[in-house]
Amino acid sequence: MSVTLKDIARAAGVNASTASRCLSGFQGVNEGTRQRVIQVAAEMKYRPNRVARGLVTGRSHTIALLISDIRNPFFAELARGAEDAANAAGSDLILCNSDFDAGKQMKYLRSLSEKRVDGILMNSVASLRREQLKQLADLHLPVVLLNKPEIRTEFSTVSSDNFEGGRLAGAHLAQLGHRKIAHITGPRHHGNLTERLRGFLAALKSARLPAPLVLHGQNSFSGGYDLAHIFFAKHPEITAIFAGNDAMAFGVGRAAAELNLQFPRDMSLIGFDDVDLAQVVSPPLTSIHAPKYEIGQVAVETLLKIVERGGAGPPEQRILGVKLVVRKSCGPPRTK
Amino acid sequence: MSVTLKDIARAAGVNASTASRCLSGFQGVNEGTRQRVIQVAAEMKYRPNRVARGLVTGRSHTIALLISDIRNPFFAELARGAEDAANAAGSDLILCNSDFDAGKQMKYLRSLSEKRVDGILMNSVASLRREQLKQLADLHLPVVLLNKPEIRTEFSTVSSDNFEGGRLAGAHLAQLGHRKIAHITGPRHHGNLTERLRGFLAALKSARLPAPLVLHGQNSFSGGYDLAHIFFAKHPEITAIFAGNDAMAFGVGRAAAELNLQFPRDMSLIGFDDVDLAQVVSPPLTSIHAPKYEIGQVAVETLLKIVERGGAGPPEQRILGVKLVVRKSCGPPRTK
DNA sequence: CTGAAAGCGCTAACAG
DNA sequence: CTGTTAGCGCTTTCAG
Repeated sequence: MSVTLKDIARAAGVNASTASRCLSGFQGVNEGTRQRVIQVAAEMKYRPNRVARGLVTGRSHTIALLISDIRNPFFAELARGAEDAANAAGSDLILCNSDFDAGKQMKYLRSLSEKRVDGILMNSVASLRREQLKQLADLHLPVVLLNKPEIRTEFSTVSSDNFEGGRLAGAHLAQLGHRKIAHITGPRHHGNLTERLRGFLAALKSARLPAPLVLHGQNSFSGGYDLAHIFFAKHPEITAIFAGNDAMAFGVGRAAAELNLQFPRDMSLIGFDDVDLAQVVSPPLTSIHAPKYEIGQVAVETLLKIVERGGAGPPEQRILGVKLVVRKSCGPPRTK
Repeated sequence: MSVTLKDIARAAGVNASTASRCLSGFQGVNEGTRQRVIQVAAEMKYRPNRVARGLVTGRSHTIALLISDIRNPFFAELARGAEDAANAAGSDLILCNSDFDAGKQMKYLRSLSEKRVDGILMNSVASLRREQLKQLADLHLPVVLLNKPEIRTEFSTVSSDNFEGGRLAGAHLAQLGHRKIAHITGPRHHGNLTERLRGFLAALKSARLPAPLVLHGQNSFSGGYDLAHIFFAKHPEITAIFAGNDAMAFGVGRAAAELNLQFPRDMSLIGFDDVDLAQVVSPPLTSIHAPKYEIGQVAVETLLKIVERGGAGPPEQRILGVKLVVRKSCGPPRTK
């Protein structure tokens, strides 16, 4: 088939192991033979077989990113950060979409572990039950979580400061003078979203405002759209909305447009994540900026560090800062 | 380390090769021993080492997707289709972002081939020079291109019907009564975009309209934004714009908003790709729907087929249909 | 139907 | 500094 190490060793008149030394590491090798071997390898278009190497070294230099859906711009951005960091460290990134389906997730996990990936980045642990969490631990794979699960785990995590983000959103709305506020968010027990809600509640409380109306649904465009429609009808008193993420906010925007409601004239809207599109829609969406790219980046760095030290060591919790990005979708409450 | 085939063979009282047969294929094996081996494997939490298997079978059951940037929603959607298809076929997908950088691309290609991926899906071949194309062929890796390069190649391709899409856009604008039309697009020699342009020109010609104003720039949001600004200033006579892709169209939209121009009152705008956001922006963008998900899906199916037959066989060209999606950004030309 | 043997392509002691 | 010897964990003839 293709040319192997042995072939080039023979051609260069050395033993396979010497050839290996010349091409891989920088061990004590005679500079002359080294040059020769390298040249021969180039001439013969030698392509080292990494899987053979992996078999003996036990490292595949491949990590996996297991997320719910890459089409979610949040994850696309995160994935890019992860891929860049992986690439910089000489690793490849396997992409897996779980759709939050625990079964699919476990299937991926098993398959990835059989492929001996060096480690796994995953977000969708939220849906895992205790027993599955145990199975995950049984895989003995370095894992970094991309969100803080509600259940306490022994995994390292990298996430944005969701609590602070929620707080910022609440404070902003409060400062603009809103009192009747709604928060639409995803399913309960979604780690990130619950934190956002908690921060939000804290902010309203410290501003001595009444508790907001909280609605749970799908944390997606259509989820936001649906929730908006039902509550526009039922709660006309509301003057401001904090959406659990930008996708939901866009859904609200769409529903509002259908009702001829305008932001910020008729209502204020603030999102979370600060996805690219937030600046493109009109009016540009005020949002809490989450460091998506950096989460991906830091997560693989953390993961690779764990891999280096053989999976040992205490889990590390990294929380990356968020900030409020004021655009055009929020204003003072409508007068009537 | 972890439990190996040999371990479970010993525990089940058979030879490793028999154990292998029981667990992998469906060779002629005694049903009794088979059950036993499988059970022992389960009890001992045996996780077959796929890289060892790969070393002997020569298949890694891993393919790579090499695109310019996963943050581009077009590719995110395509990637999802690819991942779903790969997963369904029992393969994993490695994600690589090249940023259209030919050097980065070749580096990935080399690295992927050393990892013995089964094949590669790539879009960014546009920027490859002849010599690099040859290097790519030298890798002897099954490749499926996600766009039709201008240079004739021996690779299989899967792409949307760009010519027809351009034609549909042109016909739509012509039918609405526009005569002074502009087309803003990406760099010359970008396979997909040139096809769109060609189809567009053909449509205008067959409607006996004058040739449009064609502007080249970056095929991105900011590219569209920049081009729009320069031509709003220089060509006030234009009443309709066909953007080479939705991202550029959004850029145009943003520039227009800054000038207080409204679609479709002051100008008509049509995009290409029909990205998710097209329905979210306001007004919702009329666009040519490209089957992004399907391209990814069909591409891996094609790739896997090539892999099956050992890389032999003639290249296959698949062109997937597009359609016009009329929304709210186009109307008749302004009267004055 | 199952065992023995050989080897995929590479690295890693261990001598020399 | 370099060759020899063993495997990594699995599949695959080839006998039996």
